[in-house]
Amino acid sequence: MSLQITPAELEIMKVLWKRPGIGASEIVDALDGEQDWSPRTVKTLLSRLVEKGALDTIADGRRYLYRPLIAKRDYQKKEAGQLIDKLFGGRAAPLVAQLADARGLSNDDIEELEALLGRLKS
Amino acid sequence: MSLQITPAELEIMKVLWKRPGIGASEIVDALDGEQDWSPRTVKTLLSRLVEKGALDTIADGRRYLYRPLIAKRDYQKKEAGQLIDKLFGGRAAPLVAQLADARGLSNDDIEELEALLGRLKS
DNA sequence: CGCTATTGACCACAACTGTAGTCAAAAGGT
DNA sequence: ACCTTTTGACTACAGTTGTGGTCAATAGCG
Repeated sequence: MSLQITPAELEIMKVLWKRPGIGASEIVDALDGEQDWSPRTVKTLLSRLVEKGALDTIADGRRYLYRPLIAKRDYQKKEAGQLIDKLFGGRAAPLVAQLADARGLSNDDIEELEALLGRLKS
Repeated sequence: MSLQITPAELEIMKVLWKRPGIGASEIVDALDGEQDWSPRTVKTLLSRLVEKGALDTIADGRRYLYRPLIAKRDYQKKEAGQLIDKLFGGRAAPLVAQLADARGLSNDDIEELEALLGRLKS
C-alpha cells in the first residue's frame, strides 16, 4: 500500500514532522499565515491522513493528538525516487543538472555536494 | 497559467517528446506494452492536453498530428524545482543526499556530478 | 448550573482524473 | 457505390481532492 499523500495533506504532514504529537487546533495555528484554511478543512485533512495510515492518533481527553507514521526522510526518498524514475530515466545526475540550470546552485550547495560525493567514492 | 500535466497525460507527452508530430494511432502503438489503454483513452488524454495548451495540432487530412508545446527540458526543470521547494526547503543538496541514500549513485553518476560541479565552480 | 466554544464524526459538492463509450463524418478496400 | 475502420467531438461516470458545512457531545467560563 503506497499511501498517496496529496499536496494539501502534505502541508499537514510538514507541520507534524516539525512538531509531532500536537492537536488539531495547534496545527491550525501553525498553518496560519501559510495556508488559509478553515479549521474544518484542516480537520478533514487530518481524518483522511489517519484513514490512510499516515498519521496515528493519541486520545487526549476529548481530542486527539496526531503523530506521523511515516518519517519525513522516507517520504522525501520516495518522492525523489519517483521523480527521477518518472522524468529522468532513473538517473540522478540529469536531475541535478536541471536543477543547477533552473535555479543555480549556491556555493554552499556546491561544497556540500562535493563533500557528499567524496564520501560516496570511498 | 501553470499548465498542470497529470501522470497519465505525461505518458503521452513522453511519447511525443521522443517523436514529435505523430498521430493518435502511432501514439497508441508506441504506448503498447507500456500502458494498457484503449485508443479512446489515448484520444481523451490528447484532447485534454490540446485544451490545456500542452500540445499543438497539425491537420493532416482527416486526422491530427500532435506536437509538444512545452519542451521536455522545461517540464523537467519545473518539476524538479517544485519538488525541492515542496520537500527540501528549496535546496538541491539534501535532495541529492536522499537520492544517494535511497538508491545509490553509480560511479558514472558520481563522475558526472563531479564534472558538473567543476564546471559550475568556474 | 446553563451557555458558548471546541472537537470529532459524518456529509456535501464541485473540479479534476482515469478510463472509456457513442456518434457522425470520412477514407479506403472490394 | 457500399461496408468497415479510423478519427475527432462529445458524453459518461466513478474515485480523488480541495474546501468547508452540520451535528451532537463535551469542557470550561461565568
